[in-house]
Amino acid sequence: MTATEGPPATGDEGPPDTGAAPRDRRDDTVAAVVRQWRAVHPGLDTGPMEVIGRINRCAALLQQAEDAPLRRAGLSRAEFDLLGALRRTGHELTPSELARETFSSGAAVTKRLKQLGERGLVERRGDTRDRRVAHVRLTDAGRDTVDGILPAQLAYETAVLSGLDAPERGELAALLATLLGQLEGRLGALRA
Amino acid sequence: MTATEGPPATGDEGPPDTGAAPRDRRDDTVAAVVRQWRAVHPGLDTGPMEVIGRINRCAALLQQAEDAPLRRAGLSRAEFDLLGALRRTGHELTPSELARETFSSGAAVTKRLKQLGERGLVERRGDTRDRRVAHVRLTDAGRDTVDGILPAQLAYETAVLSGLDAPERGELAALLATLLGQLEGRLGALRA
DNA sequence: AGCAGATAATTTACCGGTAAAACGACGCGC
DNA sequence: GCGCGTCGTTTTACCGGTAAATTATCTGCT
Repeated sequence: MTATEGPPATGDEGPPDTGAAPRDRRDDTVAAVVRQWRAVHPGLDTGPMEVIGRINRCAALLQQAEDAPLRRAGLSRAEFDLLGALRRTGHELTPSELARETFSSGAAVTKRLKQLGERGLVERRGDTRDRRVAHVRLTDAGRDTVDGILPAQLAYETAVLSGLDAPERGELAALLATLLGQLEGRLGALRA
Repeated sequence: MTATEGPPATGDEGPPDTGAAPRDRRDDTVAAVVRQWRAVHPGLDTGPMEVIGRINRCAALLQQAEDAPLRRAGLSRAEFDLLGALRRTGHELTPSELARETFSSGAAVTKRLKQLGERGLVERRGDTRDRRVAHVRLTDAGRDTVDGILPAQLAYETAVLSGLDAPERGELAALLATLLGQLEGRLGALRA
């Protein structure tokens, strides 16, 4: 993923001239970017950037972190998403359903299914009533793969969130839930 | 971006048999997914999923939303990131610096610079001392483009966050800042 | 029955990103 | 001052995603 408004500036290059504020400890890269914008455009309301920039940056870092355990198992995130959808729903899904579940296009699902099928992780059968639709299910190997990865994945996630204590995590989850509720409603409405 | 653990299940398909809980109002898609996982793997600690899944999903939706105003101006998010980095630092940057600022690979920066150069938004000059390095700066047109887009972008962001009141936004920003600080420290350490 | 339009899945063409190699240029040690 | 390791940038080959066109099938209408 790309980071909309998040850059690093590792901090130890130190060009002393530019309008770069000292960047004292305990502050993240997004804060530094926001400072830069404010210096250039003093009238700007940078409030939203502090939230959105951080969400994007966190997502980028988290995804990067989570890719490590997956690549060990020879899966991409997208492939794991697909297998995970099948695993957690517990039943067969059609390609279109998989596309909705994984928020991706039908074409992408088709490609991934082909690969996963060749690797023996999923199987497909045609619908008897409607010959347009296919039903996809996990093979035993596919199920075992997901179940094998999942604990490691969750352990990784726990470790990566360890910087927050339990109440903080809860608060964060709650705030994100309300935001997400709004976004899904709002954008879902736009889409419909 | 792909959504690691976030799927929708629009809710109104209603296969009554599956272990799909009723999904009462006021709850987001991530909550539904977490419920599915818990039903299949009752022993699982789904705490981290509630945070990470929502961050990923929010990021995906926010980025999708923010792309709209950019495409009006004929820019991709990555291109805008690049121009933005030049604009907010206020001075020339080398391709490697741009890569760091935008969290992307040097190769990607090279490609984007070529395109943006052809469109007259950036200019390059070679370093006089070290003929390996190039210095990239915004043209007047490039600066105007960024300054023209930015207000609309921020307005969009404000609108999109309007579901949260000011104190909530502040709290969210603060929590994300601590998390981000941890992540950047931790992963930066792993990288080094 | 038979056709018009919708729908599920796939195919095609292309675009942007990355990893790895290539290229040119620097600078240090001897 | 000559070579060797390194660095900044670009090039190459390829991979995965999407949008739009395509194929096959179903549904409803008359």
